[in-house]
Amino acid sequence: MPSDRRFWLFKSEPGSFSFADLKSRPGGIEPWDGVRNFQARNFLRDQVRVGDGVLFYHSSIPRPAVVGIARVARAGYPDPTAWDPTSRHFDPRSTPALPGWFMVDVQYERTFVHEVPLDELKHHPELAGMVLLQRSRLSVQPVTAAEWSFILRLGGIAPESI
DNA sequence: GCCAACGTTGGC
DNA sequence: GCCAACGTTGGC
Repeated sequence: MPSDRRFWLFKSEPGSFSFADLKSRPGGIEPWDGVRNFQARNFLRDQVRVGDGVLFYHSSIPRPAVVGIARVARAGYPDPTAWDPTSRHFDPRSTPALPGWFMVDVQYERTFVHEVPLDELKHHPELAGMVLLQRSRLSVQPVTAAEWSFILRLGGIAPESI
C-alpha cells in the first residue's frame, strides 16, 4: 500500500444507491456523480486520488452504518450531469468549458463481516474526532489512517490485508 | 414525520 | 459583506 494513500468516507442512501448496487456494477465501478456541496466538491476535485480508500456509509435508514470499503478507480473529473438539463443535478452555472462540479469513480473492494453502525462509532473514543460525528451532513469527508484501520477491524477486516 | 443543524441564496 | 430566509440532510 502506498504510504501517501488517503482515506475517505462516502455516504449514500441505500434506497437510491446501495453498497450491494456497487458490488453488482460491471467491474464493481460506479461514477460518483451528483455531489452538489462545495466542500465535498473541493475534496473530489483536489484531494481524492486513484487508489485511495473509501468507507461506504449507508445514511437515512433506521440503522445508519459503514458497510464495507471501496477504492477510488478514477480521480476527479468534471461531472457532466451538471450540464444535462434532464438531470436532477442540473446546474446551469456549470459548463463543459468551465465545469463547476466534479466527481470520481469508485470501485467495490470488500464487504464488512459486520456492519459498523453509527451508534457504535460514537462509542469509541478513538473515533471521537471523526468528521462524521462533527459535521454529519458532509457527503464526502476525510478519514484519518488511524480511523480507517480502527473501523476496518470493527468491521471484521484486517487492515493489513487491504 | 419531525426537527435540529447547517449550507446556500439573495436582498440590502 | 452581513444576515435572514430558505432548502436540504439525516438521525431519531
